[in-house]
Amino acid sequence: MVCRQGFENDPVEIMRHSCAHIMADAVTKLFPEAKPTIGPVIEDGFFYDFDYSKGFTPEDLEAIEVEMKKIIKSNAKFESMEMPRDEAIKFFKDRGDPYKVEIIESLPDVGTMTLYKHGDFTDLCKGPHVNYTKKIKAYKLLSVAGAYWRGDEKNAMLQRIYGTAFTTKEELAEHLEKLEEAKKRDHRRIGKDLDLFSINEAIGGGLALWHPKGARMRDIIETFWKKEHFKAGYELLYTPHIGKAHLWETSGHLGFYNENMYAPMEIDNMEYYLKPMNCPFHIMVYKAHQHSYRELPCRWAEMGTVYRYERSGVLHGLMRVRGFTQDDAHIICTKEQMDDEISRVLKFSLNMLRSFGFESFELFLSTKPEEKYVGEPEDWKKAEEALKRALENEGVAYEVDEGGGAFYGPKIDIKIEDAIGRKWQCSTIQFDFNLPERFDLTYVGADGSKHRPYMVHRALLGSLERFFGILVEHYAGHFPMWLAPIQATVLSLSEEQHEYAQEIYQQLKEKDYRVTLDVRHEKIGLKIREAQLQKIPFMIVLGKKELEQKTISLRHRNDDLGSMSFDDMLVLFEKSLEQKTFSKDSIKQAS
RNA sequence: GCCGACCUAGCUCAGCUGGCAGAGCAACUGACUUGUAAUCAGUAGGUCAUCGGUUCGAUUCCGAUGGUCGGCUCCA
Repeated sequence: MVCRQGFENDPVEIMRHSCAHIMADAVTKLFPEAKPTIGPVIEDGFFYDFDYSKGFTPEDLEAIEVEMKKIIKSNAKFESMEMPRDEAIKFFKDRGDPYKVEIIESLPDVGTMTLYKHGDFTDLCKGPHVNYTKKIKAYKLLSVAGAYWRGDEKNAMLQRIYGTAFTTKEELAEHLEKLEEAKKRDHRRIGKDLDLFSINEAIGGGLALWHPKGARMRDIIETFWKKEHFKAGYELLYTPHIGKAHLWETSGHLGFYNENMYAPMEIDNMEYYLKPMNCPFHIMVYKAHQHSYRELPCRWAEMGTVYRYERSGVLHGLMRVRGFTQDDAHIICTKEQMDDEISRVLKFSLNMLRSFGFESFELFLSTKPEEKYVGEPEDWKKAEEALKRALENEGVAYEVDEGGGAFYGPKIDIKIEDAIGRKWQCSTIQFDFNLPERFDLTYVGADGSKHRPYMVHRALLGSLERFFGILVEHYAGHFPMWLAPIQATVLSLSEEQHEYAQEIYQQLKEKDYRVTLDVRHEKIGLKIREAQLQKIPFMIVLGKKELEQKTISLRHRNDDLGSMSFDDMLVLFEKSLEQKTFSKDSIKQAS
């Protein structure tokens, strides 16, 4: 078994790893043709890959679980043993385990190999393990999936069984509940329930339709985004969706991004491509005239809709689509301005994300690849230092991904953590040493000669579609008032209050609240239930009493706030609008 | 794209080994004038994803195609 590095000290991971061995034991007992390959520990569990052409069914998983139970009950001892390399190869060859042989052969020859044995099952593994199988108290097999041998699609497709294990039954139950919770929050489910968006196969996979309520939310997001960008010194651009082949040749996309681009269309004997990125267009705006150093920096932003060919199997709701809108921007600046610009953009990114209710982040700095890169190493170094300084000035923790940058420049990526602890990559701030060169971007410096500007490419929300999906899952559809497509609904008890309800509704409309009116001849319980299911933050209930006293009765999600004056309600609304974040607890309660 | 599972009414799902297609909710119609999560009754709604095969007969069995879902690879 190839082990994950660095888990040697974590008792839970050791236990999960042992559980993977027990599973492999059970599988090979029940399905002798299945050849074990590798089975590492992963976040929240483990998997083990088998070469087994028939594939495992859900019933097989149950049978494997039962067999595992027997093995655990037998309380076999985990024992390690050293074996000379040749002998180990022979051992696995004799057993008919070609994958283990391949693993050993791919490992550096240090003379001996470590094997672990429990009962009559022996596996290549450097350990460590729990001492007895009975130490495994709470486990569950979750799913089967195909996976390529060594993660390479040119290799054979193996059968991967995912499982999880915890120290106690309670922890396992909690984890399974969390998986259920994630299912409940699925933006595809909520998107349908709340009528926010759809993806229609008649149109095509990965091409989203924004329904009125989803579109309203998108408009709120875009409007806020634009306002913040103007405040931060950006200008807006609008650029076309297609461009000539020559443009994409110059940018290099036809060379290195071709497989993600849609086939060209021919117009007047000229090939045009649908844009997979906005950069060349922004560059052409720059090249529309000459620039003095006095005009820099240019900060140009665009909600740019791009189209990328994604393989059918990877499409996923709004999270992974074929047509999406990037909240893109390009900063073109002088060497001297670079430091300040990077600091500003990082600060701006974090604030933007905070505005949408995200409070914890993971930041990554990716540096120059060893071999494939463009530009001068010296420029790379300066850029990396600028990124690093910005991160340090911001006082945020970050990880360095040495050599993980794109070939055209180093970058900072920001991941956000959602209400149930999942991480999503949104913002990316990337230097580009490639395009300014390819398009020969220049500015005239104080010395009267031409200089090459720096270019930084950045997206904060990433893709609007994806970010919207993340918001849906983060809030589980219980959007804070400023984002909610419908903020309040006016509910009448009987026909007597229709006029009054109409009046309240109109007044709120005039104050720009997003409000609906429900004067159907239905019971109040039904109206409340429907508003509740639509996750409308406020319900304004009007009956005989309210009409007589000229008050309203307010319900906020699950809480009956009692009766109050219209003006008091407005104060409450104002306060609610300011609250752009939900504390984690209130989100959990809400869902 | 690859591996596997799935596709039945607008939605969620029943339909055992082949014999005229079902429920709940939603929709529509009518009655009920209603106080904080579902009032009652009735009506309508389906080429069982598509195409082909096996069969006296296919929603059911087999094959192909399309799509969805879970993964892999990739990624905003």
